[in-house]
Amino acid sequence: MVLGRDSAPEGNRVNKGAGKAATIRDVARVSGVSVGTVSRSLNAPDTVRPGTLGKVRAAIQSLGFQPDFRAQNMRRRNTMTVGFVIDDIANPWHASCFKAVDAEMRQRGFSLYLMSTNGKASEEAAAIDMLQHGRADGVIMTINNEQDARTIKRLKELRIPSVLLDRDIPLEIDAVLTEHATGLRQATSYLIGLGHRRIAIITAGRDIRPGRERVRGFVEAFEKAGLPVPEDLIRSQSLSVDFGFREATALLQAPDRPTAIIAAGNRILVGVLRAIQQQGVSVPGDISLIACDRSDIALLYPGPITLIDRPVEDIGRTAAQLLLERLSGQSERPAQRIAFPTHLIMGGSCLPVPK
Amino acid sequence: MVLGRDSAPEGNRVNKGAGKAATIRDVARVSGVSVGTVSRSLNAPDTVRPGTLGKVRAAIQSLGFQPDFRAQNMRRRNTMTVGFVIDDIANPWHASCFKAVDAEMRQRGFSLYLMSTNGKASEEAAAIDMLQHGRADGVIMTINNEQDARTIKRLKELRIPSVLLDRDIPLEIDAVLTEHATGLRQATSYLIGLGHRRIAIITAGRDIRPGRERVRGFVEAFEKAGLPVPEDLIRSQSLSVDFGFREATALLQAPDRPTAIIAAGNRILVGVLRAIQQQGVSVPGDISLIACDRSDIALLYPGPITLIDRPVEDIGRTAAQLLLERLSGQSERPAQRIAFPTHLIMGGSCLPVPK
DNA sequence: GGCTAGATTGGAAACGTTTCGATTTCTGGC
DNA sequence: GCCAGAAATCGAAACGTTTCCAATCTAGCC
Repeated sequence: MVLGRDSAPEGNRVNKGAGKAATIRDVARVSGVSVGTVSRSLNAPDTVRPGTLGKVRAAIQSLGFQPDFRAQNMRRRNTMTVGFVIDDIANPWHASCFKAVDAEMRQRGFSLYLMSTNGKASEEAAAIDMLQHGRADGVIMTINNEQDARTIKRLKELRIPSVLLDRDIPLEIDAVLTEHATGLRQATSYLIGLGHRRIAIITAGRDIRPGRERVRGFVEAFEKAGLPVPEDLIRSQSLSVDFGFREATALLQAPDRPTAIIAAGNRILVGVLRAIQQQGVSVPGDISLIACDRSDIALLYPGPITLIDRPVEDIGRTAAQLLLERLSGQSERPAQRIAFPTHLIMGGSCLPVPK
Repeated sequence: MVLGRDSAPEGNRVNKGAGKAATIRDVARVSGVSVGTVSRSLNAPDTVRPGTLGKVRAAIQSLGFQPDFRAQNMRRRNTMTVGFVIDDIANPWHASCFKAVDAEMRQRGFSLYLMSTNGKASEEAAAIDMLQHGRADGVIMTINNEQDARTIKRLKELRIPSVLLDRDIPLEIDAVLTEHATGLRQATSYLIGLGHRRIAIITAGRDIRPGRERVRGFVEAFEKAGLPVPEDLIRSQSLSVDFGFREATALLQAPDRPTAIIAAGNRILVGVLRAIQQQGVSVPGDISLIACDRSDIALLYPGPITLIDRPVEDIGRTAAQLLLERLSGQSERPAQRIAFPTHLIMGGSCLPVPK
C-alpha cells in the first residue's frame, strides 16, 4: 500500500463542496431522454425500455450522479429518518436496544436520530418538537415520566407514528413492554425460597411502568408465599446511579439490614455496587444480590450476578417493526401493545440465609 | 391530574397525518401579506415593520404553522444533520463522546445520526455513502482501519466536511486525537518504578493510531529506563473484548507470567477481567493492572482500577466545534489536528513487585 | 407639498425531484 | 402495410421554502 504517494496529489485540499453535483437534469441531457424517464429509470426500471435504461445508466455512471436526498424528501414528503429518544445512551441497555432498532431500520434505508434527553422533561419535549414537521417520519422512545403533562400533550398532538418502549400511557400509541412483574415475582420467590425475608428492592418510581410493575411483582411474591410484605424495604423512586447508591447505603447501614437486595435497574446496580464496596460488605457472603438486565458489570462483578434478563434484541426489533408497519402506510390498525417475558439467569450472588 | 378523562375524547385515534399542515402560503393569506414577507418575518424579523410582524405572528399562532423542514433543507441546501459514525455505541467511551458532541450540536440546531458499524469495513463504507448527497451536512467518525482502501477512497471523495476521532489518515481532514503515547509512557514508567519488568500491553493493532501510539509510549518507557523492551508481551491487534480475553488468558497461563498487564482499551479491559476471573488470579495480589478510559467497571471493579484517563467531554466538544466551524461556511482554513493529554488516575490495582 | 434615500413589501424564480395526463412509439394480428 | 391497443416517453406541474429584483411606501428635509 503506497498511501503516502497516492494521496499526495489531492492531499492538501480540505473536503468541501467540490463543485456542483450532477442533477437529474444533467443525466437527462447527456442521455438524451426526458427528466421523467430518468426518474423512472431509477425508481421503476421495469417500466423503461432496456435500450433507454442502458443509455440512462451510462449517463448516470459517467456523471457520477446520485439523487439529491433533500429533493426526494421534499417531493416524497418523507425523510427516511426515525428518532430514537431515550434519557441516556450511556445506559448499556439503551445502547443494545438502539443497535437492534438500527439494524432493522438501516436495512430498510432508514437512518436514526439519537436523542439523549438526560431525563429532563424539557429536553424530552424539545426532542419531540424537533422531530415534527418533516425532520423525521417516526419516533421510538422511552419517556421519563408517564405523568408529565407537557410530554403527554406533545405525544397527543404528535403528527408522526410513534412507538413507546417500556412505557404505558393512556393514549393510542404502539408500545413494546417487558413483563417486569413476572420477572420480579420470580426473583423474589427465589430469594424467599432461599430463606430470605428481609429483601429490599430499589427501583424506578411508580410514575413509570417498570417501577410500578416491578414493585407489583415483588409484593405478589410475598403474598403468594403468605408472608408479610416488607414495605420498609421498597425503595421506588428513580433509575439513577445516585438513587441506587443512596438507598443501598441507607439500607446497609440500617440496624435491621436486609439479607438481600434486588437492584432493579441497570444504573441502580452501579450505585448499589458502589455502596456495597464503600461499606465493605461482601456479596454473597454478607448479602445476596439480584440485578436487572445484562451489562458488563452484572456479568463480571467478581463472579456473575444473578439477574433478571430480557430479550433486548427482540424488543428493539419489534419496536422497529411496529414502526415500519405504520410507516409503510397501509396499516390503519389500532395501537398494539406487545410484552416480552423476562427470565432469571443464575449467577453466584445469592446464598441461602444461614439459620 | 385527570389524565384518564382528559385523554378520552381523542384517546382512540392513532397518530397519523392528521390533516394537512398549514404552509407559509396559508399564513400569507390569513395575514394579508406576501409569502416573502412571512418568510422574512421568520428568518429576519428586524427587516419587517412591527405592525406587519404582529399580523404575521398572529396568523402563525392561529394556524399553528411550523415551517416544513424538508422544504427548508431543499431550498437552503443543508440538512442541519451530522453523522456520528463509530464501531459500537455499546462502548461506553463512544457513548460519552456522543453525548458531548450531541450537547454541542443540539444547541446549534443540529441533530445527530448515530451509525454503529460493528467494525465492519463494508458497513463503514455504506454509512459514509449514505451520508452523502444531502442526507447530512457533515460527519464525525472513528474509522476502523486506517489502511482500508475502500474507506480511504470514500473519505477522499467525501463532499461534506468531516472530523476524525482518534485516527490518523494521510488526507487533509480535521482530527481530534489523544496523546496515547504520553499516557502509556507514564503508566509504564509507573509500573517500572514499582519494580515491574515483565509488563504486558494488550491493545489495538498498529493499523490504527491508538495501537501505534500506545505501543510507542510503552516501548519508550522501557528505553528511558534503560531496560530491555519485553517484546514478547506486546499484544497489539484489536480493541475487542475477545482479543482482550484471549491474550490475557494466554499471558496468565504462560510459564513466565507477567507481573503487570496494561489493558489499553475499553473493551479489552472487559476481556482481561473475564480472563483474570476465570483463571482465579487476584488483582493486585497476583498481578497488577492498569486500564484505559473511565467506565463503570474500571471505577468499580472490586476497588477502582488505576487508569489512563482522557477528557472525553473536551474531545467530543472540540470535534463538534471543528465541524461547526466548517459548517458555518466562512472558514477555509487548512485541516487542523488537535491532541488532548491523558492523565493517570491512581486506583488500587497496582502493587510493587515483591523482592 | 415635493423630493430623495432608505426601509418595506410583493412577486416570481429557483432548489431537484416525482408524478400525472398527454403524446408518441412500439407490437402483433390481419 | 395498417390499425388498435399497449407500452414507453415527454413535458409540466407540483412539493414548501428562500431569495432576489423591482415596486411601493415612509420619513426627513427643504
